[in-house]
Amino acid sequence: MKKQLVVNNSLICKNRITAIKDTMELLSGKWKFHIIGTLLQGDKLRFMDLLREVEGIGTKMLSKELQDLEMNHFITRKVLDAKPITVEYSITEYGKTLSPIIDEIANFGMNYRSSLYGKSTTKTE
Amino acid sequence: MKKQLVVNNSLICKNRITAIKDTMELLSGKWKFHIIGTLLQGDKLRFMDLLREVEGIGTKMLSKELQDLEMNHFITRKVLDAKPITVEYSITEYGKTLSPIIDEIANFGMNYRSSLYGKSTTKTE
DNA sequence: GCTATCAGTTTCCTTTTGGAAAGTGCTTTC
DNA sequence: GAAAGCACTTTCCAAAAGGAAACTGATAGC
Repeated sequence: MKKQLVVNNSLICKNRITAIKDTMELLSGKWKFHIIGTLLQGDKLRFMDLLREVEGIGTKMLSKELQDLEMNHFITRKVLDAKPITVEYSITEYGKTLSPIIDEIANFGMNYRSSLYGKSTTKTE
Repeated sequence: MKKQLVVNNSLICKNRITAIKDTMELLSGKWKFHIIGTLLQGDKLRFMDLLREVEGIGTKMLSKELQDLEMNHFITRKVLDAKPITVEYSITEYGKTLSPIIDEIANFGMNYRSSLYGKSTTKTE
């Protein structure tokens, strides 16, 4: 009477699980989705813009996360030859392939909110 | 000459960013997507099944993460009155609303893999 | 009685994450 | 020449995340 579960032995499943693991390794941490979400909306943002937009983040984290995202080719960093030094960050074409994920995460979060606060879809706070 | 960026001041944007933050707070950590992905495929899994399927996780983490996911109503825990104690974990209907996110994460991860290894979509290893 | 299995919990430890604050280097403005 | 702004980096520190191994407690099989 040995009940043997053969749950995830098919290749498709293993692939899926591995794929999830891979993606999450690239996008782990408290801020990455947050930053990418902001950059997907804001086209070109400067360091100080991001510091203001990504609520709660500090310079160290922002700098570190931006480097990380640049290394993985999700964003680009462009130094402008301007009066006070100016750096523009923007999403790459490749980075834009993350938008389906971000969209679904945002969708879920919005439904979550409205289910908490009694279905009302009011936008007035 | 004060250039004032009005990037993310619209309410829709703020909502999106908040939604992303909310979702990620529920699903942060190294293992949650992994576990949910596995449970979405495997219907009913026991503790030891999950320990085997979620490669690399230990008992402490698995136990902690399962409690966490149960608290947020993504999964259910059912103790069966069996010979050696048996506990069944499964995704709730609510938990299934995460599958669009998981699907997109898995999609991205699979494209990522195939772009790394020269476009071949072979499934043989 | 001894061992094995399931489902954890507990302890101890290391690593990672994250934040606050100060400092750097350059330039513009007063 | 002093102060301010941008884009960081560095230092120092606290908290959280995560892992290995041992332990608990129940029952079933030998």
